[in-house]
Amino acid sequence: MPKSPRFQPVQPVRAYQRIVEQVEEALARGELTPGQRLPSERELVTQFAVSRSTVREALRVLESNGVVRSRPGDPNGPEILPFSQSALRKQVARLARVDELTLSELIGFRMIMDGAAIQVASRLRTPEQLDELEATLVAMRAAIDVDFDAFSEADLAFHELIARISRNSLIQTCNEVVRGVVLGLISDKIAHAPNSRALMLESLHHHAEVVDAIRTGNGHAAARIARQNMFDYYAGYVPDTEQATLLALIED
Amino acid sequence: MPKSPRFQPVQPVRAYQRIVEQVEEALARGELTPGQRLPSERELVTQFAVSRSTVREALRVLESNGVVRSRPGDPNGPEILPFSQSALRKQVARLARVDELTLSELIGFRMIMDGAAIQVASRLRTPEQLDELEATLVAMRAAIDVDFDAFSEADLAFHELIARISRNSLIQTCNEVVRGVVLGLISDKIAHAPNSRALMLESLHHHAEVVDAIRTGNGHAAARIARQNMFDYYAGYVPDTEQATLLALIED
DNA sequence: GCCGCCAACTGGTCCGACCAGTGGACTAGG
DNA sequence: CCTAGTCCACTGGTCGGACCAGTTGGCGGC
Repeated sequence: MPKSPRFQPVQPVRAYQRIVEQVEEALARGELTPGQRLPSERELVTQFAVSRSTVREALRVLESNGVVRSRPGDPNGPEILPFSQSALRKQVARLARVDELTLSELIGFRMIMDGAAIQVASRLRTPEQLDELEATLVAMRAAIDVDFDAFSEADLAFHELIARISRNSLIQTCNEVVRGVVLGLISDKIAHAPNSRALMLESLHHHAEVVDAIRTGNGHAAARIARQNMFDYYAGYVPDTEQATLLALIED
Repeated sequence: MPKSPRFQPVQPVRAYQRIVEQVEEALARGELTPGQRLPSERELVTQFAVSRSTVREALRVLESNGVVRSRPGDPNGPEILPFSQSALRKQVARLARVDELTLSELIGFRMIMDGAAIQVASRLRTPEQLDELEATLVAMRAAIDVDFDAFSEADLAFHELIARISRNSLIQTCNEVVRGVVLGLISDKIAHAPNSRALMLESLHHHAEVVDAIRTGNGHAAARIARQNMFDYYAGYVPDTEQATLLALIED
């Protein structure tokens, strides 16, 4: 039976889109690498044989996607940027903002991702990396005496290290993105909580437990502790009705 | 100790960015909802008191972010779109294209996400949802006799159902996005594999095992089977050196 | 040799114009 | 009265030219 040809719905392709595609393809083929410069807008006008408005619309799209950055007056032209999470984060943030995403979903996601990363890390970690983990604990302890932002940063370093040990940068990226969105939603409440310092100390304690479990190679326990930790840390901000779903993630 | 004020690096804000922000804020406040229309470009020119070029650059950014869609000649103006994964997928795809992301990382991510979703689903599923899962298995079996695309679609329906049962749309979105990227990378190879049909049958068998484990409420086993299934399905396309990392995800 | 000025760019914004296409109103026909 | 066809006001897409503020690198004065 010959397959009937699947016709694609034809939609007019705008000129600026073609420019965007050409640039992205050049990037995909490696002809453009981060740090390189694009020709100036007026030069692109002649190369693409379109008007400057069209070139600029294409550049705006590339810019909003985090591909390039234009600076006024820069004689070198727009710069090709290395990949950044910012665009990805923006998309997830919008997902959360449209309320298609609840806080409990975000936290549940982090419980899963972080737990899995810790489980893998406890298997793959080298002795040196274990030392690094211990060092981040010390840094977290010191940061508590500064302020919440400092602690938050130290906590981020811990999770980044975990993700790096687990050798999966996608986990790392997703964790950071979701973490950023969650903090954007409730960091104010946490920072101004009356027992802010106590919360940080408790969080530190949990992190130390996780490192202990990683040291003994008990990935299962480490993951469980990590999930429990995250639940305790955020549960107060999650409606009771949704807490049950999160609790389902801890038991195993 | 008074906190020293943290000055933000001041950077010029472009006019079109202000427009984008205003629209996104209106969206966040619920003043704009999907399906509604924006005023026409020329009307926006007067409302924002900028030139049409500026308005258009803002619209291009919004359009590339999947927020609105402009159609030539439409007297109703640009349309506010419901959220779509396409923009999110584009970002992840770019992440993969820049080769910051290897196939094994993508697959490892899916093993984690899908395993976790199945584990939660086995705890939260209702009898009706179990019936639905059985139904998707039947659909998958039927799709095998059509072609790989049909099977792929049925498989997608299965994972969508799992994610829905697990009550976390972020898992669902991430799964679909990453799944789409992975398929974009190797679907050709799979579809044209000589033993394509055998692969599909084996995959179906694994899915049935997962459903069995879900029926008995053994979430742990279900997750393990699911991860093993995904590993078997994709391992052939992953370099040997990276397979070890993936295997670490299966054992527990 | 160093330092400060200047001119040739850059990108950001504005204006006015033309085109092909859309869709609603309006009209001719039933 | 309702339907079907026409038409036109208006849409977005693209173009070209213009001005401005800012950056940069080289040139000239010290």
